[in-house]
Amino acid sequence: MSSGYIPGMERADAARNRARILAAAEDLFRTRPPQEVTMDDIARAAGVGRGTLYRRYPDRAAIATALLDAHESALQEKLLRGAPPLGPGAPPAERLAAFYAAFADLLDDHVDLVLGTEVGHSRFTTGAYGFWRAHVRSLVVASGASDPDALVDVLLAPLAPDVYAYQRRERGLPKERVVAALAGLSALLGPAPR
Amino acid sequence: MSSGYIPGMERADAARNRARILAAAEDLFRTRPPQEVTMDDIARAAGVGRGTLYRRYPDRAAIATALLDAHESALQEKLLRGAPPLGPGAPPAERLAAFYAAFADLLDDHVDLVLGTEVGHSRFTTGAYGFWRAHVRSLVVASGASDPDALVDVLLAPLAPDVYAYQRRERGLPKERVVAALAGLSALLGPAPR
DNA sequence: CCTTCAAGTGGACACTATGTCCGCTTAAAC
DNA sequence: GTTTAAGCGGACATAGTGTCCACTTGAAGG
Repeated sequence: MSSGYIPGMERADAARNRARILAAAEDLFRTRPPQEVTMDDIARAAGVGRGTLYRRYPDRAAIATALLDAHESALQEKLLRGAPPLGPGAPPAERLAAFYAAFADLLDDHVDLVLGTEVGHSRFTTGAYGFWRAHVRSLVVASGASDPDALVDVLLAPLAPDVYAYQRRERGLPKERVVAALAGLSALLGPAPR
Repeated sequence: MSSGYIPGMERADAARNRARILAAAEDLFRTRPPQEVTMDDIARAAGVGRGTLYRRYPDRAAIATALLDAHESALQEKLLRGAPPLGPGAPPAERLAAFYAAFADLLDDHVDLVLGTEVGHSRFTTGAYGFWRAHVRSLVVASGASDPDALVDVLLAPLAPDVYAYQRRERGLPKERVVAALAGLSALLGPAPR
C-alpha cells in the first residue's frame, strides 16, 4: 500500500502520443481522400503501434471528431454568446442566414475532416449535430413557423458535407453562390411570423 | 467457323441466376441493415458462387440500383408525361411539392434499398440523381428564382435517404409531417415569380 | 443425336483492413 | 531504488473484397 497514484491523470508519454496521433491524422486527412486513410496508416505515420492508437480512438470518426472539436466549439460559442446576427439579438431569419454562412466557412476549411468523420451514417449520432439542431430549432420556434421538429432537419440537410462538397467540387460553385442559395431558405423564417 | 451465335443474348442459366441474385438481395436488404449485407451473403443466399455474382454486379450499389430501377423509372415517367401536378401543366411550386410527396412515398417503401445503394458517397454519381436534379432544376428555372444551379442541390438535400430515415426513424415523424415541411420549401418557387 | 465453343459458373486464392490480446516497458509516486 | 499500474506495440484472429481460371453447360449447326 502507499504507492501514491492520481487516477484521472494522463501520463506524459500518453499525452505525447496523443499529440502525435492527432498531428499525423490531420496531415493524412488533408493529403488524401479521408475515407482511404486507414487506422494503420495513422498509426504508422504517428510512429505508434496499433494497440496504442485503438486504446484512445476506436475508429476514424473519433479522431476526426477530436480534430474538428476546436473549430466547432468556436462556432458554438459564437452562436450562444457572440454578436448578432450570428449570436442572440437578430431576427430568426437573419440569424439562420448568418449560421448558414458561418457553417459554410467551416465546411470550406474542413470538408475532408467532416467527411472523414462519417463512418456509415453516423452524422446524426454525433454530439455536434444535436447542437446545430437545437440551435436551428430554436430559431424556427422563434419565427413562429409551424412544426419546427419536421422543418429543422430539412433546413439542416443542405449542410450535409457530401452535399456541400458536391456543389463546390463537382459543380464548381463558389462559396458565395451556395451561401446565397441557403440565404434564400432562411427567408422561410420571416421576416413576418406566419 | 459457322457456330451460329447471337452475341447480345443472355443464356438461360444466366437469366435464372440473375433473377435468383436479385430476389435474394431484395430479401436480405429488407431483412437487415443494408450496409451489413455482404456480397458473400448475397451469393450464398442466391446459391451462386462469388465469381458469378461479381460478373454481373461489381458491388452492392449495383445490385441495389438494379432493384430500385423499376420504381424510379415509374416516377420518372410520371414526372415527364403524367398528369399534373406531378407531370407538366401545374405551376412550379405545386409541381415541386408533388415531387416531394411522391419521392417521400418512394423513400418510405425503399429506404433500406436506397441506403444500400450508397457506397461511400456515390449518391450523386448515380444516374438517377442526375434525373431528379434536371427535373427540379427545370422547375426552379420556370419559377424564375435566381441561380437555379445553386438552389437545386439545396432543394434536393432533404431527400437524402439518410436525412429522411433520420426523421422517420430516429425522430419518429410521420410521413405527412415531413412532406408538409417539404411543401414549405416548395413555397420558395412561387406562386409569384421573383 | 452429337459436336462445338464461348458464355457462364463457382470456389480457391491473394490481399487489405479491422479490432483484440497480452507480455513487456516505463512514468511517476514513495 | 522499488513498486505499481498505465501505457505500449506488434502478433494474431477475423472478416470482407475482388480476381483468376479450370471446369460446366446452353444452344446453334451439322
